[in-house]
Amino acid sequence: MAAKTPNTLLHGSLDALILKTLAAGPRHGYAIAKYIEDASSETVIVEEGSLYPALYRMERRGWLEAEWGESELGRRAKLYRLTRQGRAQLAAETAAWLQFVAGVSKILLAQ
Amino acid sequence: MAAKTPNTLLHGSLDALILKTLAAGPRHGYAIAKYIEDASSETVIVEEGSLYPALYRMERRGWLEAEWGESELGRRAKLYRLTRQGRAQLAAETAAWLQFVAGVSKILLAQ
DNA sequence: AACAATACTTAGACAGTCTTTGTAATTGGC
DNA sequence: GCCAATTACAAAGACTGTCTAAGTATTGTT
Repeated sequence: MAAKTPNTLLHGSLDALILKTLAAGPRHGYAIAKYIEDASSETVIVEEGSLYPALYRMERRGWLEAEWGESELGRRAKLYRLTRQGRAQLAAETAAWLQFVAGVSKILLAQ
Repeated sequence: MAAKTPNTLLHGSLDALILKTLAAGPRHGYAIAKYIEDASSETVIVEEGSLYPALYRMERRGWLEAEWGESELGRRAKLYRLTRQGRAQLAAETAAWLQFVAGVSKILLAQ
């Protein structure tokens, strides 16, 4: 509902963002996307066509577990929770992300 | 020669890195890759299969211009230079990158 | 009644990186 | 003198992951 930028930058960062969002407690998909958009000041927009495939992928890899429940508004919603593996993955991806950003910064911000 | 990480994070950042590298003056492809690896302390590795397609793409888009010349070692090499459009693109991509990183940081570094 | 928002699903398009293989000349080590 | 590594480019095809688009269904708002 906000960004027009073809967010090719998101590639590879989305998983970490989802994992981090779930580190605070279980949430359903829609809420995860809203949280990321909100918390990033609408800088990072998560399209549904990116979000759900990402959730399935991560569940398949054992980083998340899902179960049907209810949203805050009382609607049917699939709640995702972080597994122990997911927590480890979050740590690894955060470290990799920070390192990568540091490396790119050295170049882009030079001079 | 260094990274084992399947750098999916590079997606979308490579163009900016190349543009920035060329902002300091013309260089040939191989030297661009080496510079990026060096200057990022081997954090960012640019595979040849990513580098050359990126250069062709950017040339096609008018951000770069190429001409055959010689490398520092006296070998045949294709020298790339930034166009005016390329300079504008660098500014735009750098701004977008900084904004994106700020947004992701707000989430990943929270608490 | 119509529309926006909530919530999920899936197919297919698309973009960009990586793997692999190839060419060719030069340099360095043993 | 020979073989491996380095320099330098090229290109096909695989792969991954995001986006577009369309659909289902319910609830809240005007």
